[in-house]
Amino acid sequence: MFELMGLPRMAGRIFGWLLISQPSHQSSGELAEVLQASKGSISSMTRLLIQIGLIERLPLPGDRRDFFQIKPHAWSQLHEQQLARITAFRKLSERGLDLVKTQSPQSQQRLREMHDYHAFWEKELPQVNQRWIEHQKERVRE
Amino acid sequence: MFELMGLPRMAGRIFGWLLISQPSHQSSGELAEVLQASKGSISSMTRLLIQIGLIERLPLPGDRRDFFQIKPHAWSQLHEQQLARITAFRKLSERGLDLVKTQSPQSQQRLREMHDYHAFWEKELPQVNQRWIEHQKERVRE
DNA sequence: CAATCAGTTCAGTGATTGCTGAACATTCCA
DNA sequence: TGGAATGTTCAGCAATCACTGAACTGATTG
Repeated sequence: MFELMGLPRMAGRIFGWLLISQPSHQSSGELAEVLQASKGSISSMTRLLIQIGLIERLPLPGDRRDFFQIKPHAWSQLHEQQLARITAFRKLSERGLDLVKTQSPQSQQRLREMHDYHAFWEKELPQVNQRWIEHQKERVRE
Repeated sequence: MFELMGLPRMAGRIFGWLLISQPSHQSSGELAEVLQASKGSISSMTRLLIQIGLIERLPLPGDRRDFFQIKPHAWSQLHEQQLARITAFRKLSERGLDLVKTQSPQSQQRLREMHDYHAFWEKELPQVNQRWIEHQKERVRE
């Protein structure tokens, strides 16, 4: 599934293990062993996962090793990325509209729709995220 | 930007041209020439874009050539795909939860959050899409 | 200080991908 | 029926990518 999202398989394997491992934090060494992967792979993939916002590094006092664990609210994080992409599309369509602004409104229509759609989502996405946060608060109270 | 979405660059180039070309429908030959690409490329990439739902084939009576044009509401289409991915994640987390159901609730928590988040979006996404459709209707009336 | 351990970097590999160009298939018209 | 025009399929190439393993860095401990 991570590959479908355009991420390396190894990133998915690490994330998958961290979803179910006990304890929830695991060292590079443990990851390398259980996943049968090289230290190099673990190093670069954990870096990637941290950058995306799905996991976090967890230094334990008195232990020289780095531990990794799934970041709470990792999933909201993922959709932040998506917001960035939507914004990029909105801006791209604006650049396009600017270039064809002298042409007939009819020929602008395709870009117009692209623009409006992304502008719409740019507004909606944070609201849905907000709703998720509240939805989650309720769950905790139960 | 298409490459960022995990699609081949050529698909993006075709889509980009169809966003601004006049007329809005273009034949394979025209696409191949303006984009300086091989007929084979055009053939496979238009097939891909049709499959994704971003463009459509437009047979003109009396013309042996196939024409392609951007599908109206192409963008909603894209987010249908995303809904499928969300559903897949929701199901995957359910499979996971089933496997660890005998363990402590605490150790299930990571999967639980993954599940709830995707179940939430699975419900929200169609609603937002509905709102987009209505939002668009208003625009037309103006 | 040396020795050890954890982690990073990077050259090298095998596999995959995107694209071309040529061969092939199909449709239409003379 | 031939032949021209249009589109598809596929072998092959170049570029890219994911991953390994080894060399390296840097921190900690005896």
